[in-house]
Amino acid sequence: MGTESKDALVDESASIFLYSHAEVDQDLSYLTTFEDEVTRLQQYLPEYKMDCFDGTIGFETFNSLKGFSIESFSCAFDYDHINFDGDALDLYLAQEGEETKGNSNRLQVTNKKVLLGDFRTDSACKETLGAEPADEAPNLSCGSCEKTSLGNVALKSHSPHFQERDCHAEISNLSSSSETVLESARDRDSLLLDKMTAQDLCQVFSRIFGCETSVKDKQWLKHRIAVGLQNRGELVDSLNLLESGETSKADEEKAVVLLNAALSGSASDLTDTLENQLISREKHVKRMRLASCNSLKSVSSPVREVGFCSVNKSNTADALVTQKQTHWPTGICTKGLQEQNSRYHHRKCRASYKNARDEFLNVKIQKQHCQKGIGTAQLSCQEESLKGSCVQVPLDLPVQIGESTKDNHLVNDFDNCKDNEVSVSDEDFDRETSSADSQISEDDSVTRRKRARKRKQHHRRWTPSEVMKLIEGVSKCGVGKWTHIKKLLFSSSSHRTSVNLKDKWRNLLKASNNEMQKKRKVEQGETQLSHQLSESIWCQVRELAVIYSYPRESKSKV
DNA sequence: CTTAGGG
DNA sequence: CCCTAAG
Repeated sequence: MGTESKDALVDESASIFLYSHAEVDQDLSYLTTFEDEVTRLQQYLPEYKMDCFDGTIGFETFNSLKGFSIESFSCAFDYDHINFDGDALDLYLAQEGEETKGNSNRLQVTNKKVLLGDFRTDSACKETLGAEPADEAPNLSCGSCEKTSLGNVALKSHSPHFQERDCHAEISNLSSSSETVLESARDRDSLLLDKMTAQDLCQVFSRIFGCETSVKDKQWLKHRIAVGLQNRGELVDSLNLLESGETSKADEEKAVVLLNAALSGSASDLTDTLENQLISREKHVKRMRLASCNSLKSVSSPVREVGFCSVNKSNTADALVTQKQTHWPTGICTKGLQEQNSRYHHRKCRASYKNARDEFLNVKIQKQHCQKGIGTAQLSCQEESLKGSCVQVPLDLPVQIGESTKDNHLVNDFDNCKDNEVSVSDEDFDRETSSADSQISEDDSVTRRKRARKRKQHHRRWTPSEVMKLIEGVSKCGVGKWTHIKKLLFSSSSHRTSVNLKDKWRNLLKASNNEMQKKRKVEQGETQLSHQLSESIWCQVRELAVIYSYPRESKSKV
């Protein structure tokens, strides 16, 4: 794997960030904002529908064998499990004039960094990337600290070799991004920061991120800082004020001084300082910025966004949540965000908004929009849902797209919108009827509810990859630890509950037994009975069944 | 809430 | 997949 993969990596992902997994594990600061993540990743895989949902980001992938499926991940841990169809990738890269060298059968996504190559494990990754074994892969660790809370993240040193590339990568990311609102903001910041010397930038950098950097590259620093600042809406605005002012030397210096002074304080002081000292500008600019941020973020729900952060146990998550709260001062959104369990989170949000009747109506209206528009179903669904408040409902949308084998995205989206519409509206209706209109008999309510549920949860076929994940989960956590498995491997699939996992495992056991008997019976006959799952899977199931004898059923057979 | 187990 | 009982 050594040199060949390395070469491939260097060549193919020259404009892509590299990141060591060890760092990812320790430092959750990579949990950046969703729009960043999605936008960035989307660039590399434009042909994949990409979205974030339920606290995760997912890709809709197409595989000639599997059809459409959602590959998703919720944290660095899961990144390793993202598989992409090699052919599709090769094709894409070929279109981009890239040589894949046959190594792109696997795409690994880590911390906004897409690696092409055949990397499977952390160690393999490090090894492939040629990191010094004694070191924590210093030249792989690049940036991303800017999104974290102040102070507690150490920025590692960077090899000059990668700095340049990284810088270009980030900048190209910016320029080619489809989302222009934040990008233009960054550009403006860049202009300001451009006026600063490398030394200044270093200083500012260390102030912002609480760690020194050995990087002297102005571009790199500039961008890092700009992105870091961008995360603080207020500050960015302030910076914009600076930038928009006269560009005399004096002003530039003043800006630097102010910036430095400001950055030496706490985050809030920072904002205050800048706000107080900077030349004030029309406030509507700020509002417009916020408004446009809102519309931008409608691509990815803020709920998801923060949920993403909260998936992992981390201080930075809290920090990010706090940070987001300033942008999204919605109690509903932030209420359950500190929950690590995404399921809890989900439910809490649900419960919260259920209490607000207005929001229910809101949802209802949104969903009607979904139903009406075909081409724009998905879009309107997501956008509308964010106008009033952070309603959780749309989170399910992209998830449900996943396991379908239909070929048409729009149809999928539309169907899902409809599905949601039905379920939500019914729930809504239930509530209204049961609480407000007490005359309706309980029977009616019950039947209605039942009917709603029936329509809501149509059968979802388990994909082979899901089965494999389940097996992996069982082998890791053991039988009966369904919630653990759910959290670990199915956190992104909101439609697979722990109960579902349990049921599926039960079915797998049955199936494996059947498979075994069939095999014993006819050794020479139809060996290929439309195996959805390969023999190895059944072997694994049996092994695990032996290890963790499942209640009763497995005891009798195995 | 989570799990086991029956339907 | 749903439901329920038991912890």
